[in-house]
Amino acid sequence: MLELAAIRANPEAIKQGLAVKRFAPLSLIDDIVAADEQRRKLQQQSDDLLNRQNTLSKEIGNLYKQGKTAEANEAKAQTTALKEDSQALQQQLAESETYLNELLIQLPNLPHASVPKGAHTEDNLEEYRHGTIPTLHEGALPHWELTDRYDLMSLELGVKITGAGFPVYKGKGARLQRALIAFFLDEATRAGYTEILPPHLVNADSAYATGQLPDKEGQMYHVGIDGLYLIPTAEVPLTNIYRDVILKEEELPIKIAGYTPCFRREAGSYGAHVRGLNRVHQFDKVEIVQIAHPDHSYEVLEKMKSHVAGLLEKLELPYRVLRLCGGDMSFASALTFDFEVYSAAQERWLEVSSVSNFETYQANRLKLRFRDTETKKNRLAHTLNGSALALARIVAALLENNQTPNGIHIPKALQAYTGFDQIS
RNA sequence: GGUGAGGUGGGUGAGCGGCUGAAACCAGCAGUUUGCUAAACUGCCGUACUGGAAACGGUACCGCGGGUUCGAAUCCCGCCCUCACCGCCA
Repeated sequence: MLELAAIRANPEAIKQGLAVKRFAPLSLIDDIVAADEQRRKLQQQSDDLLNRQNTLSKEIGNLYKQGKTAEANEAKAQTTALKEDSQALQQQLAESETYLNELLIQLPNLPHASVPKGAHTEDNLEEYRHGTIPTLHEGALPHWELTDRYDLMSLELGVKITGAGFPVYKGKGARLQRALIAFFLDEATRAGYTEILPPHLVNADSAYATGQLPDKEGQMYHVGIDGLYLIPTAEVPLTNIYRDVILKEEELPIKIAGYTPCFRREAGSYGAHVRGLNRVHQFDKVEIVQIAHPDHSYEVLEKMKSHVAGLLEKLELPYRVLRLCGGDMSFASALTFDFEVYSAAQERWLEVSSVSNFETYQANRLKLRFRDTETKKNRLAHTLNGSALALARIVAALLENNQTPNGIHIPKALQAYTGFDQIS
């Protein structure tokens, strides 16, 4: 969440920033400022009473020690009223804190100054394109027909054993998944990331800390009996490794990467544009995460973008990079770039990666800090993450773009991992 | 799942009703000493909120939540977790 100190210091600046993100209830800022004042007032009163209680108790102890029992008992009588008052105040203080927190948690992150204004995907700014869009042969097929033709994947089988949106990969299709995962992890390792294999279920604390709760409650699968959530992205367990941690400044940046399946309920989205692998409830993804010094996080963001771009180039996929507009960005992000690959048979762009800088927004909830060597003070770190990459849609584009009448060509970089250069 | 032991600051570990936000040691930081290194010595060394320009104060926190008491790390209750052994099991 946003830092209270920043809101307190300049509420109008916060309002202006949030307006770019199309955040409507700007009066919430005024409510927060008022609630914060109220809270501090209550704390002062409460602290004051507690202080008097503590002092009195010490005096009573001393009186007993000196054998002045009568005086001690007299003093004791005073404590009753004091205690009642302070308990009432503490109750009010706790309520005030809860209320303030409820307000704060509703605020999205402030967008970076470079975020374009706008509400919809059309307002996203295209940064650049790379690669050439392939011309397919006559009778080229969309990937959902290719997967049938070469027996690579079945959604019907998924329906049988689980439900809609749970693909079952088969044969070379399954091997292709495994190859891509291994390729992406190896590339991340080569780029200096430490590989992590995290749990695929997380508790509510973790989901809150990275911002999935309460904002996206309905988008996660919930295991009610144990109070756990299936992860919608590896970002959640990976970033939460550093929840409640104070790092040394020289430990920054932290670079970790992990493969996990990702589970998304995606309630209510059906239709032609979500056919095949375009949007499924379970998909595989390798995620890269960095924890950076606030002064360098935007350089880190650029490096992460280059990493993702490098992967797409090695896979020989045409792609474009979008700078997301305020209305299209996620709740917790300050700046997000989306990578989209061109899926030649569908003749459309598919989002395969989202690279974001969250600045201190997640770190504030995570209580992820580092000790500033200069000032010796603890400061919130910046967190960043990016998909590198999301598999299902990469597979869709790979199959469609590389098809020939005789089979599907596997890009060179992947061949060592698949063990074959052609699906036929 | 059963039984037993235990959860204290970065680590080890003392404390078992007031003098304890917490001994001691180790690690870390700053100095003194020193030709350099080593050693020795001195001081500092948890987090958050809060008052204050600052100096310096206040409050809370000894797994979590309640309770007893004028006063709880210390006593009582509930929960969670860790370890050991048994059972079950990929």
